[in-house]
Amino acid sequence: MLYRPGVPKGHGPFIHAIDPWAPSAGRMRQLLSPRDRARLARVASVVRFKKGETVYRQGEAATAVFNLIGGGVKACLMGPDGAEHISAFLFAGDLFGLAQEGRYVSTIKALSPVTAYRLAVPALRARLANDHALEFHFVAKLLHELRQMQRHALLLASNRVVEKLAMILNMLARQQAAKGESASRIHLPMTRSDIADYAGVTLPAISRAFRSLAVRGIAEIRARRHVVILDRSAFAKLAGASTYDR
Amino acid sequence: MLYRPGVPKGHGPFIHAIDPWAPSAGRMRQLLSPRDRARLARVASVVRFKKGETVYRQGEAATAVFNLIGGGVKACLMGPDGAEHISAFLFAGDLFGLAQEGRYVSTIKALSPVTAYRLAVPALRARLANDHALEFHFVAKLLHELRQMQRHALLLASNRVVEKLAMILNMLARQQAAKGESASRIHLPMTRSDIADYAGVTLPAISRAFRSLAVRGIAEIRARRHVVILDRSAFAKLAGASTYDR
DNA sequence: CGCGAAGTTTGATCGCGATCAAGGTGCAGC
DNA sequence: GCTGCACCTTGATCGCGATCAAACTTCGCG
Repeated sequence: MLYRPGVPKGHGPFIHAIDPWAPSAGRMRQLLSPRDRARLARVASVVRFKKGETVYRQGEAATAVFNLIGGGVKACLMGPDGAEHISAFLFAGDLFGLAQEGRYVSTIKALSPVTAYRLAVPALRARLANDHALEFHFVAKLLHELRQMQRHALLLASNRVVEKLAMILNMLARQQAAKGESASRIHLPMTRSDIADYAGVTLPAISRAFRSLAVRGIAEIRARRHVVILDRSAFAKLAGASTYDR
Repeated sequence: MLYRPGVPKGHGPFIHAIDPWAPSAGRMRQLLSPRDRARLARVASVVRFKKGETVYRQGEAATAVFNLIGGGVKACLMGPDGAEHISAFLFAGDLFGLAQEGRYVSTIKALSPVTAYRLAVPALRARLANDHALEFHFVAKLLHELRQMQRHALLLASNRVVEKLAMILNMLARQQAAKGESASRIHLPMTRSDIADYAGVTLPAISRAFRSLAVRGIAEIRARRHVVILDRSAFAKLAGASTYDR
């Protein structure tokens, strides 16, 4: 993407099954390799945001794409009624800045102090035009995002709040395990209110779900933002095992 | 996508704001122009499926991408518990066949008799390598799909069943209006059970929601698969106006 | 055309989570 | 370290939608 202008705009349909990795094998932690990052860095500047700050707002002119270096952000979608719903949590290594007709599609707010590369769109566009491999990574990111959203949809569709919470915790656990941290000690970078919003339920419901996990001996709430999984099998059963795998 | 092999596989992050249309303007009905379709047709064969047939199953080796010519299909995602949830409805012009590590990510089933182009992956890959504009269209589709899923997430997050139903009807109305049909007469290509599944609620709940729309004079159920909107403003208020716009 | 199966409506009951509200807890900033 | 506010927990009540169950309608098919 970020192709040259003049092409028709999207309207109706869906794409549902194309796999750029098809013949390759193995895994990776970070979609953008250090080398790709270095290439990008040439057209990037480093920006910082304080906890709670807004990086950009839905509807604003999209002038840049961001690559998160440190910290976490939430992506908020404005509902029809004006209420905001959280559509994703993003962490180090994640890209954001998706736009539609020149305007950002979501609002991005910092969950913690944030450091990121800021890639101005014109420069990035030029860079990608000459670098097919880098361009590929952006497409791969898009595909990854799509799968994340499918999982989020599955999460929203499940009806028990404890299950939703377990899925979210599992997502965080995997995300943190991928960064080399313990698989059973989970740090929550967001508030209960954020979790509730992401799960599509109310704050008190999430609070009770935490309590339920604790009472049942499945997890221990060490601190507000620090959870330890005690009964991994019971936890996996709630979280639905494969849902947040890979 | 469908790039050459050898690139690393995706794992963690997200992309959230890149806009390929940025400097262009105007709208289009069909993302793939007749000319693009003609180009694709060279590497395509036409396939047909009967109502209820499965085009492919989640987890199967992804050997082809499909471009729907006529009829409708549903995309089903297998939940962790084994239950299937419908993640999308696809109609004429839509592409499907998204894969992950060589396997389809969802199951596709025909809602009605279906006609589609079948594009074998190796041929398509070769075609795209030589045709940047066509490749662009595939990326644009991906982005469109992403937005659709964001809307679906918003739909799933809303708590009133009538609202969810109104959003779905509105989606269908727009999709059909785009094909030149009346904006207030809506044809439902899927069963109540499918609608319920897509909305993340049970079948009886959807049935009651239909009744509620009828009783309130907002819509008339002419037949099981034929709804007419009577009170457009009340309907728009329920559907959340802008949610399924554009 | 009639039969069976699939799809849909309707009813009754129950429980989960929304909602409203009040009381804790802990962190940030002074 | 104190103070204040943001964040979180807990409680009580209520209603929506889940669930179970039965009747009914439509459609496909012989």
